[in-house]
Amino acid sequence: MDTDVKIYTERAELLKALAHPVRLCIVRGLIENGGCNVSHMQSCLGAPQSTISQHLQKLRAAGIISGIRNGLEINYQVCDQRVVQLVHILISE
Amino acid sequence: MDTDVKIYTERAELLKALAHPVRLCIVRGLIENGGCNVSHMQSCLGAPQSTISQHLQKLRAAGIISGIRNGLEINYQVCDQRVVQLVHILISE
DNA sequence: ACGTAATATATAAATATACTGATGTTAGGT
DNA sequence: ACCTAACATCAGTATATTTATATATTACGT
Repeated sequence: MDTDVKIYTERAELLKALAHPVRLCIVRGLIENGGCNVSHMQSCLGAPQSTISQHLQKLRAAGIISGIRNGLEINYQVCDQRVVQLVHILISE
Repeated sequence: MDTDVKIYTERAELLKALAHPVRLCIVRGLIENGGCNVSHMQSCLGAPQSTISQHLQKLRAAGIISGIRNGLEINYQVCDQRVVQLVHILISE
């Protein structure tokens, strides 16, 4: 089927967006804490600001997270429930 | 924590192995049918044999599938139950 | 309006992935 | 032993990802 190809491509895109240690860590952190700003992630992950920001952009582009501006900060949270489920399966302890 | 980095890296590797339309299709097919050989995948997916074989190798390397030789054919099946769960969440209809 | 904090974007270099076509390997049939 | 089918691997090229550095944007305080 042709529609199937689209589905597999879409879902693969979603997985690709998650398939990086830093992004997985970010998403997991957001799920656990219910939200977090970039500066905090930065100090947790020990990566330069632009690197984090670029990962956040990928997650945003994939529709996994969304950010709400609060003054200078932007508060991110996970907005795709499938991803919440996926991460629970992946990281269960 | 340092062990966390390892976990995120490992899980990201697993996701990366799944994060390709052809591989996702292969895995889904294996779950649905309980197993399949390469020739069949080839005709289903319309990709050259070596391409399929290389995708299978990635899935094998990630511990997602394993193959049992049966004469000329090799019968593959999914051997990671987490992956079964992941695919169910991803493709539910 | 100016300075600064928080975040985003651009660009370029390094690295990893994917695909193709050709060649190897393994097992079965004659 | 030879041929062929099913699958694996190699080598090269094209494409995509990741990362770092530098620069831009946005919003707040003064």
